[in-house]
Amino acid sequence: MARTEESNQRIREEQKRKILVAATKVFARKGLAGTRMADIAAEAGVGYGLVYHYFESKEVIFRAAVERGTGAFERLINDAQEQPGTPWERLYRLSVIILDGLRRVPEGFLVTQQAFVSDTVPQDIKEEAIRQARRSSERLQQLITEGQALGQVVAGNPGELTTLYLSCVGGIAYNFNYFGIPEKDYPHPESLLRLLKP
Amino acid sequence: MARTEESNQRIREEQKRKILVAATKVFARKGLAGTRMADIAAEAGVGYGLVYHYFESKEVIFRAAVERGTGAFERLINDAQEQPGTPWERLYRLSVIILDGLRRVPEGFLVTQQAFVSDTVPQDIKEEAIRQARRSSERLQQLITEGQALGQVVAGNPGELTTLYLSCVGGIAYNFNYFGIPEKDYPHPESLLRLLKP
Amino acid sequence: MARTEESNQRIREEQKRKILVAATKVFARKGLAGTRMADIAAEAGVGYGLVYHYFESKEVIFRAAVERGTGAFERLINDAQEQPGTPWERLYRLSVIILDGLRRVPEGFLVTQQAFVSDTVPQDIKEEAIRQARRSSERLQQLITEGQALGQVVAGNPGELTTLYLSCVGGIAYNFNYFGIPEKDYPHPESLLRLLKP
Amino acid sequence: MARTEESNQRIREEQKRKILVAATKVFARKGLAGTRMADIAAEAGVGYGLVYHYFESKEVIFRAAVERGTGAFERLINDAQEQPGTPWERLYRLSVIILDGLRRVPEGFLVTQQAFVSDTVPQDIKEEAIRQARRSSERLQQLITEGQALGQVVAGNPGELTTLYLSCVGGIAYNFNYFGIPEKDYPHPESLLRLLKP
DNA sequence: GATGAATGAGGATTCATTCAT
DNA sequence: GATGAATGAATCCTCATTCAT
Repeated sequence: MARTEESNQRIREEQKRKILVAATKVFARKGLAGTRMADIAAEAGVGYGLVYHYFESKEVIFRAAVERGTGAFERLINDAQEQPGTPWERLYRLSVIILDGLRRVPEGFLVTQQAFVSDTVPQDIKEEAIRQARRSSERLQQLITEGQALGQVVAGNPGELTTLYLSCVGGIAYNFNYFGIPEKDYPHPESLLRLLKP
Repeated sequence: MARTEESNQRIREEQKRKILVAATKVFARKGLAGTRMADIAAEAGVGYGLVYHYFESKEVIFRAAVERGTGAFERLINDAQEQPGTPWERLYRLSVIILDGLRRVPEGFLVTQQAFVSDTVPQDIKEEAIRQARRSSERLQQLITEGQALGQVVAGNPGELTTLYLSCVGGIAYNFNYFGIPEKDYPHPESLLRLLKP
Repeated sequence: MARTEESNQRIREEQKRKILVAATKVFARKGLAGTRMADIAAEAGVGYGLVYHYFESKEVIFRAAVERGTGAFERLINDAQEQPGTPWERLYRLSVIILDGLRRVPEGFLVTQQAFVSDTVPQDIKEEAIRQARRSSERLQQLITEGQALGQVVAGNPGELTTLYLSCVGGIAYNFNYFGIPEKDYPHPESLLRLLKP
Repeated sequence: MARTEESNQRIREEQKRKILVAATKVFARKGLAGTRMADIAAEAGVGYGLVYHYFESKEVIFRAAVERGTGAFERLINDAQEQPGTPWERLYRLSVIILDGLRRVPEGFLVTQQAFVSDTVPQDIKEEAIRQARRSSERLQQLITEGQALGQVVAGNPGELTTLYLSCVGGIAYNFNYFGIPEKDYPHPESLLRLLKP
């Protein structure tokens, strides 16, 4: 019995995850308003009734997907922050990881964009996403400020630099997913970091 | 017998424009799927029936809005291309104009983003928008290549540089519209152009 | 002034008639529910606002069109009734006139059909049309009864014969208007009257 | 794991049929333009959303209803054609069956009429209905021609006779459904066949 | 008289969500 | 757990009708 319980538990979690991943993909492509529950179910390969076993509503899935997306990004920046090495070294490694991550599994990032892009998204989801984004932004700004202190990062308003860096990163994810820009033109960390080089 | 021949014509054009402008604003904030015809009508200050007097369907207005948006951006880049001055001077002026334009009237640009962001958007609208984007991209790349030939622009894959520049510009528009980033952190042309500086 | 008044009067009547004729045509083809005021205006070659100068509503035009249609048919049968000659002679002449009339100007008859065919039509219009139809039917039945008394018409339930005759006539109008049955197969009075021949 | 495989299949077919039958009834009374989806749903005793579960649009249901209607009529005539017996015997039996069928379940026939009566009906539905009507007409004409060859049917243009017979049949259905003609006046096969008697 | 811009009620259609199996 | 039939709120869109010119 215990084992059945446990395996049930495992199935539950697996299914929930499967649906969330599927939902993330679909939301990334169609946005909240443009996604139908049936789309998610189809992408997950289950009947659409099942989705309601695991999530109360479309909104709830969206919220979960966005949180997963922003959370992952936030963790990335936090990690960089805590790594050993000079600020520039950490910025470099961060850039490598972000550029690579956005290329390989962009869905998480893109869902977050969808959360911002449309006023259809419930205010609280938006706010939570913005809060997380701000936290990331502040961490990055710290890193940049530290770099400036050591002369490793170009002087100037660190808020502007942070904005510029994050805009660029976001824009890259965006452009590579929505246009068919060729792989060979995918930016290198060095190119991106030119924004910050003294 | 009292028609109003010419005045009718004028009314038609004025109203059509008014509705299109209103629609552009709403689409920019909510996307195609998230926008209700009633939103557009309310924004334009007319009954929603009138919207159908001037546009056959929501899709048709969206198409028109996107075309206006991409068209304006394309014209901007073409203009820069044809200006007198060294490539760098032209890149500089372009950057000033774009950054300023995106700050003051971002709607046109944002609608275009909406066209890319969601698969809800009919394929042909998307394709036309992509075509226009590519044309802009190519023009910019020419400018960059010219700059490289004169040593005014950093060496390296011009495709990558173009992508980087446009990503950054797009990301800026995005970030400033969807986050409440303070004015003081709005990037200056010089900061943006650091991406291209030798 | 008097002359202007008068000519105005004439114009009014002419226009009203023009619109009614146009409406009859359109109603005959599309029915009440399927006809748009704009269709009528277009058929009449006027702006759709003008239709409201002459008729209060779509329903009112329809009512007028139906009344004209049924009235014409009723008059036909009444006339036949009052003609000189034996019942059979009158039936013959009636058949000639009806068959010819339905072929040449079927609209009046068809609008009436439309009035019956759809429950969308306001009850009172329907009832008035039915009343007129019944009056025609009774007149015809009298003629048939008279004919039977003289042995000119086949014996049997005169109600059935009347029904049969009118069904056939209606069916003919219907078939010739909605199918493209060739002219050469258009029934002759003799063929129709076989229903009544002793 | 508990699906309901087969029972689902059964439900689907049953419901689809139920809705189609209901739709046929309503269309027969109100025509395509005059029928609201809500009417059909109410007649079928289901929520109107369900109608869309089974049919894509109002037009699609109408098409299905018309096809069923014309199909039934066509089958009737084909059957008569293939029966044993002299042409006249077959014409007689056909008349009995048709007159009886039209009285008992007129809806199928009436929907078809609706398809012809209004230009609101999509061209292709109309054309298919006309094609089927022509096929029926040709079969009947064969029967009549055979009858003429044996002297069982009155001489004369068989096309005209066919038209006359079918007009009459159609007219009867029409009159008995749209007027309140008393049962006692419903035509007998013998009366109808007088059109064809030598 | 005549026109067509403007409005909004009504009806078609979509799709989130519930629920029986 | 899983499925998909069933429901109806929300939205798109049509078109009768009003009204300024």
